[in-house]
Amino acid sequence: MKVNLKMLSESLGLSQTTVSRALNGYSDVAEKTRHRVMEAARSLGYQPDPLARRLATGRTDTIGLVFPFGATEFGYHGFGEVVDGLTDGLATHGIDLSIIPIRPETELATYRRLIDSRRVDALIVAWTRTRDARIDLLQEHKFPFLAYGRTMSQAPYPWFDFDNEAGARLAVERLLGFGHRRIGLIHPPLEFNFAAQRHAGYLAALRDAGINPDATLITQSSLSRTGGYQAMLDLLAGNNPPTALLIDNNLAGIGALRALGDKGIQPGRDISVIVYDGVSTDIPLPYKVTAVMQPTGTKSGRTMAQMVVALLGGKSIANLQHLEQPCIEAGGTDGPFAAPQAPRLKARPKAAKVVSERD
Amino acid sequence: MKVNLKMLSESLGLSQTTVSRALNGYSDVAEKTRHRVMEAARSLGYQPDPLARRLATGRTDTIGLVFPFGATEFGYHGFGEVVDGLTDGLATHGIDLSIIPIRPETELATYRRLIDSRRVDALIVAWTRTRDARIDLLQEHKFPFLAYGRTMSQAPYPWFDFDNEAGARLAVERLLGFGHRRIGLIHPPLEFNFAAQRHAGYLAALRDAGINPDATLITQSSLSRTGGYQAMLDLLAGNNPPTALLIDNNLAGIGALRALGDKGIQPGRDISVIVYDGVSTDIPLPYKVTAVMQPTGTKSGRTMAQMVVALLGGKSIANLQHLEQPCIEAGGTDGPFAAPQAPRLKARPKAAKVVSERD
DNA sequence: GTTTACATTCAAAGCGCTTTGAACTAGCAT
DNA sequence: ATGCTAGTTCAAAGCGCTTTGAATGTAAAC
Repeated sequence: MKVNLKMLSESLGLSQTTVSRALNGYSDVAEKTRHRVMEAARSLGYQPDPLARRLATGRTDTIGLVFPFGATEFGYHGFGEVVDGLTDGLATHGIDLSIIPIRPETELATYRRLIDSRRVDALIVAWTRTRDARIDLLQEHKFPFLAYGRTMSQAPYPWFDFDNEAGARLAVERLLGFGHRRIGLIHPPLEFNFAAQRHAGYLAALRDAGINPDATLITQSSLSRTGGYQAMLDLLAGNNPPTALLIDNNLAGIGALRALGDKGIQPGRDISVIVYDGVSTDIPLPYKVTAVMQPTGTKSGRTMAQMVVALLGGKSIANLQHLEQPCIEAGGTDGPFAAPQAPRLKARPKAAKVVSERD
Repeated sequence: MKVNLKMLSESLGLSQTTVSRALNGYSDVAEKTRHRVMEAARSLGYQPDPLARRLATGRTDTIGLVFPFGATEFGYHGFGEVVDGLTDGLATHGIDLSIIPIRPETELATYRRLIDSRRVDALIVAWTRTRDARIDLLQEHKFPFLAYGRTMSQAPYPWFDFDNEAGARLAVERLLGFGHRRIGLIHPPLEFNFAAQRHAGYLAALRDAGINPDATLITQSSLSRTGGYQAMLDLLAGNNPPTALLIDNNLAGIGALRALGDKGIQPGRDISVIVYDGVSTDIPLPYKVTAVMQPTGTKSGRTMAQMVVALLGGKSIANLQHLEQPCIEAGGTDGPFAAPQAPRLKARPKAAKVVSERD
């Protein structure tokens, strides 16, 4: 028989009030009493019923994360690690993380249901899009949430994000520094805000160097190995392929490198490649890939956990916007390009037209 | 202001009881009344508070699934699809699926917490192990659960599983039928019950054919591309490598095929390969892989959803054990082996020792 | 006209916890 | 003595729903 508060308090000869307050660390109960209560609770194996507590407090001590289980290739972006860090960070505050699987079609409906079902105290919105209906919805209903990534929306809200624009810049500037002029880009769909940011960084870096972006060097790929593979083939098929390349997603990167391998093109020798987030999680390659690196998922998850707790604690939005900086981790796949007109690639450098646009 | 049952009933001039019963489909409320109630509920936007309902009924209408987010490579086994099917199937019964992320170290503790926190009505235990402490724990506490996969445990419990032994047999018998005698196996750690089952099926099929299993042809791999890659290299490095191969996991299969590619060995020509679950989700290969196939994840998930509902409805365990049959989907990677003593592989067939053990 | 049965409706008692506002004590100053 | 304070404890009122058992009204049966 499960022991409840009533039984516990009766066995102690105390009121439910006192026992409850003792257990919850209120200061207005005598230290001696608290000890007795704690002791009794332990020996009777008392576990407060979370359902009852929730009804009484209105809090669920649960944070929700809506996740398209079937659709996404989850390995993407070390998202598992982020979840790990989140779980861990929240656990230290007695908060659970609950992942609510959805199919993409029902996404918004699920958010709506969550908002007025009081199932979770707050939500985490991952993979933000440039225009994100989910965030609009949450803001409209004043439902607490933390975005993992920003959007183009003006209205301020709490977010955790990486400086993707800076990351892409870093990569492109590095390639420029090696003398490359024809720098290609494989990017995820631009509806994903991180992709748009990196895309913008890429363009900005080129423009700052006085290079006019060449649309034939820029191609889109889904967030998958397959996508990257195909995108790479497409780029190589152009009649004036890039001498260097930034790939804005690690899964696509794996595919792209695979495509290069299949074509007998070796990164670091025949072409320069930088992959955002690196590709360390796959079958080891015979070379180390130069990567734009960010704090690990676990660390990010922990930070986000802190932020969520602060959010529930009523911290102001202005203090709940966290930007992490990326850095370059040099491998061997970029570097100076031995033969600018590489035999395989037949790169025919155009006269660079200087453009002075800046943002 | 959120409208609750009291406000709704007052606005209708009815008692809370009647309104509640009307909404919940009890037959003892007049059809006319029910209509009025429904109408009012809709127009006032009434949403019953799940927390209150839970406290009153003791049900949470939520099923839990504990998932090692960080540790596993999730793509494995189409698990995303299973979750999708589950979600979908449960949703039609008004039940939510909640995924509780853990790190492997805290697995059992999490189960314990879930058991006495009444957060979920039942749990789904995935990736069962031959001896599974989680199942022991749940049985001990009489907590409702459905296992996705069986264990070696005697005590009966509800499970959904595939006939892995039959699947492995099917594959091996097919390879035998093509004349192969040196059939290798790459299998996941045998603590996973499905791996143990497939391993057993492999051995049984060989024995039935009078072939004494050769330990040098059997190697273990983690559930990952990397693992499969390395395992394949190991097998090839042996001084009497297999002429045919069964790979018991699709991720490992991808890695293994990649290793073959890197070595210039072509499946279906230089070696015969069958991969459990196929490898269709990766970068397309220049050949179609012969696979042991099972019902799709979505379908399995839906079936499991049905089972869970039945479980909560009190259906007996004996009726909650579901076995799915696999089948072979022929690609081009197995087939008769043109050159039994393939130049590359230097297979030197031993005299087969007839063993008559059967189970 | 009384009974019986049936169809509806409802008041009230939970579910197990938190929280408010009051009450009771003891100690100390007035 | 009286009043005040600080330190503890508690009774009772929710939280918003479900469910039991009784009450009501109505029609059919006697």
